[in-house]
Amino acid sequence: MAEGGAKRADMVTITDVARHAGVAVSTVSYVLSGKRAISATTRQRVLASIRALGYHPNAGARALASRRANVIALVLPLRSGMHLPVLMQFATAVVTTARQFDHDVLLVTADEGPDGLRRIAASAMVDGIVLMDIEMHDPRVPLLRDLERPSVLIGFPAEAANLTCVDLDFYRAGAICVEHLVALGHRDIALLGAPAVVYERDTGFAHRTRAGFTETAERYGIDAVAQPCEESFDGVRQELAGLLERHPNLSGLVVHNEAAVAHVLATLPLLGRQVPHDISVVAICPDEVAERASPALSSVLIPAEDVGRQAVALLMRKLEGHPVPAATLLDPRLTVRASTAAVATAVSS
Amino acid sequence: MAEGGAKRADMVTITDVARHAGVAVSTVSYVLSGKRAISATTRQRVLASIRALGYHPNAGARALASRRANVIALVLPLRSGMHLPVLMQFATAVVTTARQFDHDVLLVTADEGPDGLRRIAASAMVDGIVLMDIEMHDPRVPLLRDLERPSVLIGFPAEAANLTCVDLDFYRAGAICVEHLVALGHRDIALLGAPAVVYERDTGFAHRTRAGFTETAERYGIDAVAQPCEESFDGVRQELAGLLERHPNLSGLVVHNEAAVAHVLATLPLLGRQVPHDISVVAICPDEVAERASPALSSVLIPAEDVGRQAVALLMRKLEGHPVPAATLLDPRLTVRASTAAVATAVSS
DNA sequence: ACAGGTTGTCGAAGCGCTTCGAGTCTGGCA
DNA sequence: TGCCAGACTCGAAGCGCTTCGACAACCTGT
Repeated sequence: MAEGGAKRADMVTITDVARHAGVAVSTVSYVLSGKRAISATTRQRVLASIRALGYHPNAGARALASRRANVIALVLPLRSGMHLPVLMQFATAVVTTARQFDHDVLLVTADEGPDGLRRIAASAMVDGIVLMDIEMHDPRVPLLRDLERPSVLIGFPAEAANLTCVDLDFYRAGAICVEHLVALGHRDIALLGAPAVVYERDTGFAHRTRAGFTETAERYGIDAVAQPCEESFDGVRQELAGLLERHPNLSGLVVHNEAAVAHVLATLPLLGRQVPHDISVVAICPDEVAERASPALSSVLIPAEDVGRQAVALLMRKLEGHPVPAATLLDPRLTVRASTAAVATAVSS
Repeated sequence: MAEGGAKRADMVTITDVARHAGVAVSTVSYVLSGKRAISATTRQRVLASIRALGYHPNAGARALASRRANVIALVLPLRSGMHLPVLMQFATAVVTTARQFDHDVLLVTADEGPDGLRRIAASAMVDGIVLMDIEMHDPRVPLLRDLERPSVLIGFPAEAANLTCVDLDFYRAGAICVEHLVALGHRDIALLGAPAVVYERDTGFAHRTRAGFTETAERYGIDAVAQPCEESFDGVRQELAGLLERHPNLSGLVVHNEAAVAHVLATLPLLGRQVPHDISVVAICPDEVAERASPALSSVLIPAEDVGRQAVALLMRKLEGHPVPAATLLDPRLTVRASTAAVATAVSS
């Protein structure tokens, strides 16, 4: 300070660098962007000047001239009832990956609603958008279509045409559950799914899980029944009672219905089945639900970090104008907890 | 689209607005900024044009010309041992408050280290910085001093000269807990703190709580032991068992470890201690956690939202060149719930 | 030795906005 | 009636950067 310079403080501009290195401003720019060939000697001289002066390009000017802000928006809903730790895992993965692509991340909450999104996009503050925690009929989704910015959704809305979505591979999730149970010796298993209405409303993930479950069971040649399940306590009790009556030897249960999970665990003992001694239960649900359940549930979880990384990688490809797959499915991982065990070999094999 | 216009897509510029309203570009600018008087009729006409065209000022251009990006950085460390939900509360409060001041929030993680901060600041991408989870000897702190951007810390480093810091007054929080227990007649108490690794990192708040706890206990001349505590169920059980063995008369427990709180409550009965009959427990944690616990915990709450809001408010005042207090300590409040009671007067006294 | 490429560098024209100095037009007052 | 102080508005000069066309200075091959 007190340098007596013309401009404020220590703001070093590209002009300063050019003067210091004895080249034109445009040459410095090309050294930085690599968009034109620059001789090795000049490049070195420029780079030396940049280091010597501690130059950092002005983000605003760069954004203005290049029409690229090198910033992406991360839209977090932050509704109550969200599972925050998982959200943070996503967020961290997104930031880290974005930095690898030389982008920064603007944090946007849903408080502002769709207008917030529109503002961010229209002001050219961000080049693209990553949306998290997508609902089936998410109000933000229609907006995305007429926004001028590319976007990637983490999760699948009901109507996903023209969108890029990343999520867990529910087919594999269903399959993995079966494989786990089969490995434990279970030969008579069932899938307790979403309420019937969800299947009727062609909602991809429920169907895929069921397909993965059914087809895998078929491949192993074991008895497997899939059935929808209401979320009320009574609904669950009825389904389960009926199920056990029709399949007395049932020893493995896959539950793909977060709301019903607790009821299932509460109901089974009432029906004379201890978990995991008499019947193994594996769920497809968020970690939190699985951990909080009693006994802790073996479950298939969402690989948060992978999802975040994938989402950003896809967005970057879109930003460069490349085509990307509309749907990216990530491999589920099974975490074994206390609710599954080898089949009891009480009598015969 | 397909308008055959000269510029790309639908980018509406201030020039378009000016033309549409039949005024000069500068007039539009003044309508928007209010920095010069504009007649009501002109203002209305301009605003109408803005709405009609769907104009949003280009953030880059604005930042370049005004030297203000209207963006602040939120620096989250995202280390292990942090309690994520509370972090998110901070983050949400920061974003929401920032928006009220017409600023956006850039999410910065510590992965990049000090260089990341320097880059963000030097590129004029952000006007100011909010740092969270400050350590006693935080490597980012010295950097802040010679950065040209104002900043506010959430937490206190060991050396806080020339800095603006906001936090719960953890020393008082620790002290208040002791005072509460003492008032109930307890003479043999313990502090169950954060995991050891947190203390090793010299994280300010953990130290301050411990100091408040220890020194206050000393002042009252009572037996007090402070010890770190892991967050796993088994970790908690071990610590507690050891603690009770070494201090059989222990009747008061202060828990400053959100993640362990539930485990503590679950473990004590297993060790033959009923809460609050045999042992009183007071926690330093968010209200939510305290209320959800069983029995409901007497607790000192972390006013996460207030802290976040305060931090941004202070930063905004600094941005406007106003002086602000160097240290803002938010007074802890003790809420008495079901987990503390007067000491059992079984024998003497 | 010269047309026709490369290669490396420069100058200048913006990107969309803010801001400052310089008007123009009122109306109040002498 | 003439003058001056607001009240409004305009035009132009950048902010720091990217990018495009131009232009030297070298190569090739013939």
